[in-house]
Amino acid sequence: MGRQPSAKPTSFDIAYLAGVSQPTVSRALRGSKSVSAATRANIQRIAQELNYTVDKNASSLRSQRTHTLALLFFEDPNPDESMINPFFLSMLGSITRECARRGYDLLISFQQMHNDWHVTYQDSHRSDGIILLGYGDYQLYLTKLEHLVEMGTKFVRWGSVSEDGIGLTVGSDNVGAGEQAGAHLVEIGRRRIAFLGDASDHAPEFQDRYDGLCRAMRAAGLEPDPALQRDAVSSEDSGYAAARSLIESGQNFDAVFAASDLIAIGAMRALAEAGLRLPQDVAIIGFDDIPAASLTSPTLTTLMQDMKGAGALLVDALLARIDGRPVEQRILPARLIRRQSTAV
Amino acid sequence: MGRQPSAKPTSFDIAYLAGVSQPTVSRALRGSKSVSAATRANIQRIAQELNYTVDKNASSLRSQRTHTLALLFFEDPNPDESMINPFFLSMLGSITRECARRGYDLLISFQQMHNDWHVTYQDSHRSDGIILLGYGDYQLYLTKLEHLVEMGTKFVRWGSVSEDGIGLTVGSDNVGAGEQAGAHLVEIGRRRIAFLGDASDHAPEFQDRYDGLCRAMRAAGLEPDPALQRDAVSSEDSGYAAARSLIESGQNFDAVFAASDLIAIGAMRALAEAGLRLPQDVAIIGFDDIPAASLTSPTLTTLMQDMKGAGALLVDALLARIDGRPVEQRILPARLIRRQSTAV
DNA sequence: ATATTATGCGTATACGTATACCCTATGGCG
DNA sequence: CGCCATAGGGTATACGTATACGCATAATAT
Repeated sequence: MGRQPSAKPTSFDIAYLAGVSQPTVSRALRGSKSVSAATRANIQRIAQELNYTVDKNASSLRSQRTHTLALLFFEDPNPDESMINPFFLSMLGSITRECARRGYDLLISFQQMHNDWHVTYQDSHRSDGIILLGYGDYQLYLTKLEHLVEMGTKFVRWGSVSEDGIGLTVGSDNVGAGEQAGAHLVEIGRRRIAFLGDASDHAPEFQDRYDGLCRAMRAAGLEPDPALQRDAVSSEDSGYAAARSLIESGQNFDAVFAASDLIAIGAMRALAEAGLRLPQDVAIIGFDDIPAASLTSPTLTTLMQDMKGAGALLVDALLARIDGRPVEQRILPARLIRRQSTAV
Repeated sequence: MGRQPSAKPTSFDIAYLAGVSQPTVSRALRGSKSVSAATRANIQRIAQELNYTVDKNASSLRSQRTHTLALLFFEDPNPDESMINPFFLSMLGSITRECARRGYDLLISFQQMHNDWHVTYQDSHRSDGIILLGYGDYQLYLTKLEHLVEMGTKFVRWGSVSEDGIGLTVGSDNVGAGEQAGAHLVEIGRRRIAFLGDASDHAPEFQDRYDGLCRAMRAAGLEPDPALQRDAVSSEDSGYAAARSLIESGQNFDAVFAASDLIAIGAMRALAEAGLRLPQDVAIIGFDDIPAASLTSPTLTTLMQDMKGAGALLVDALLARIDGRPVEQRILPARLIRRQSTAV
C-alpha cells in the first residue's frame, strides 16, 4: 500500500516541502542568482533526498533546448552491413564521455547514404545539434548538408578541414600525416610508393593524405607515379582488390601507403598471397591505428589520430556553435606509430 | 522577410490547414480509428508537405512514453579507459538498427561501476526501458539491479541466462559453447586444457563457459585440473598476466580455452614469448570472434556469438516487457569458428 | 527623510501534444 | 416514430518546467 515507490517527485513536491513556489525551485536548481544561498541550499538538500531529477521532456519543451546531441553515422551502402568502421567506434567512446561530462545526452543514428532525407531532418528536431561522421561518398551528402544549413540546424562534421566546405569541420591534419608517412618511407629508402585509397574529391580526407604523400616525395626529389595509385574505400575487401590490381598491373613498387588500416590489412593479405615479403620487398603504412593494427603479421606501421581529442573537439565546437559563440576550425595532429611493417 | 524556414510547424498549423481541430490531427497521425479515412489522408498529406514531425518532448510529456531506449555500458574501472570492449561495440550496431526499425530512439550511456547510482536512475526517467551490457563484476551491480526492480523500471540485460537472477536476461548458450570448445580440443587430441577467465560467481558468463569445458572433458573421460584455471577479466593485459602465471607455475598443459578473444590475444603473446609453438605445443581457443581474431598469428579459433540476433532479441524482449506482454528467457546458440590456432 | 535601485520571490502563462469527456448527426431497431 | 448505439470529431485540460513580469522588502543614494 502507500504510494508507488516510482512516483516521480516534481518540482511542486520540492516547492511544497521547502515552503516556496515551484518557479523558485526551478530557479534554484538551474543556478539562477536571484535566489538566496540559504533557499538554494535547502532546495538542493530536499531534491537530493527525494531523488528528484528534472523531467527532461518538460524542461526541453519549455526551454526549447533538448540538452541532447545526435550522432549520425553515414555509411556506404555496404554488403556486410553489420560491420562498423572500428575507427568511428573508438571515437564513439570519446564523444559519449565528452557529452556526459557536459550534461548532454547522446542520441545515436545509423544511416545508409541512400536513405531518405527525413531521418536526418527528424534528428535535427530531437537534438540541439548534430555530429556527422562518415567516410562515405562525400558528394552524395553535400546536398543534405546544404539542407541542414538552410534550415539553420547546428552541426559539426568530421572530415577534411582543408576544403572549406559547408558548415563547420573538425579533422586530423591529413596532409601533414601523409607527409609523415611519405617522409618515413623515403627515409627507409623506398622510392616507388603506391597509394591505396580514393584520390578524388569523393573522399577529401583520402585525397589530402595522398597530397601529403606527394609533397613528401617531391621534397625528397622523387616524382609520384600516378600509375601507382589505386582507388579503394575503407574496407578490407576493397584494400585486397586494390592491391591485387596493383600487383597484376606489373608495376614496380617497394612501398604502400594505405589510406586506412582496413585497406592496409586487406592489401597485406594480397601482397602475402603474391609471395611478396613484408617489409623487405614492400613496406606498408596504414592509417587510424585500429586495435587490429598491432596484431597483424608483421605488425602495421600506421598514423594514429587523436581520437580522444577529436571527440572533445567535436563536442566543444558543436556546443559553441549552438550557444552562438565564435568557433575556429581546428586541426588535430596525427602521430606516426612505427611497427614491423616498415622496420628494415 | 518572411518567416524563418526553420519555424517548426505544429499540429495546430496542420489543423488550421485541414480545417479540423488540433486533437483530430493528433488522432489522425497516431492512427486512432475514430477519424475518417478521408480526413486522415488529408491530414497526412498536409503534414508531409509541411515536413511536420511530432514534437517528441511534448508528446513524451503528455503520454509519459518516451519512445526511447537507453543503452547502459557497465565497465570495469579500467586504467586504459578509452578502450571499449569490441564485442559490445559490434552489438551496439545491431541494437541501434533494431531500435530504428521499431521507431525507437537509442540513448547511450557509459558508466563506470563505481559511479553513483543516480546516473542509472536518471536514465530510467529519460527512456521507457534500459538495456544493460557489462562484462564487469557481477556482484557489484546486483544491488543496482534490485533498485531498478524496486522502482518498477523495465530493463533487460545481457549475460548468463542459467542463473535465474534479477530481471530478464538474454544471452548466449555459454555452457553449450564451452562444451563445443572442449569437445573440439579433445577431438584434436588435447588432454590438459587450461582455462583463462574468472570462474567465480563474479562473472557468471565465464563460469558457464568453464562449466561447459569441464562437462566436455568429463564426457571424454578426462578430469579437469583446477590448477590449470587462472582468473582473468576481459582485457589483453589480463590475459597476458594469466598466461604468464600459468607458464611460471610449471604446470603442464597442451591447450588453452580463453573466456574472451581479448584474453586469448594477450595469452598468445605470453605463450609466444615463452617460446611455445602455437598450435603445436599449445592449441588455443577464444570467445567472441572479434575482428582481430582473424588477424592474429596464428589466426584464432573462437566461438562466435550471434550478435545480430542478440541485438534483436534484447530489443524485442525489452519492448515486450514495456508493453506488459509476457516474455520468455531466450538463449542464443554460439558457433565454433575453426582457425589456425587449433589446426593440427 | 525621500527617491532609487537591487534582492528575493510569487503569479501567471507558454511550450506542443494526448486524452477524457461531451456533443451531434446518422442509421438500425423494435 | 421514438430509442439507443455508433461514428466522427470538438472542448477542455493535463503533462512538468521555465520565464516574463510584478511586487514587496531591504539597501543605498541624495
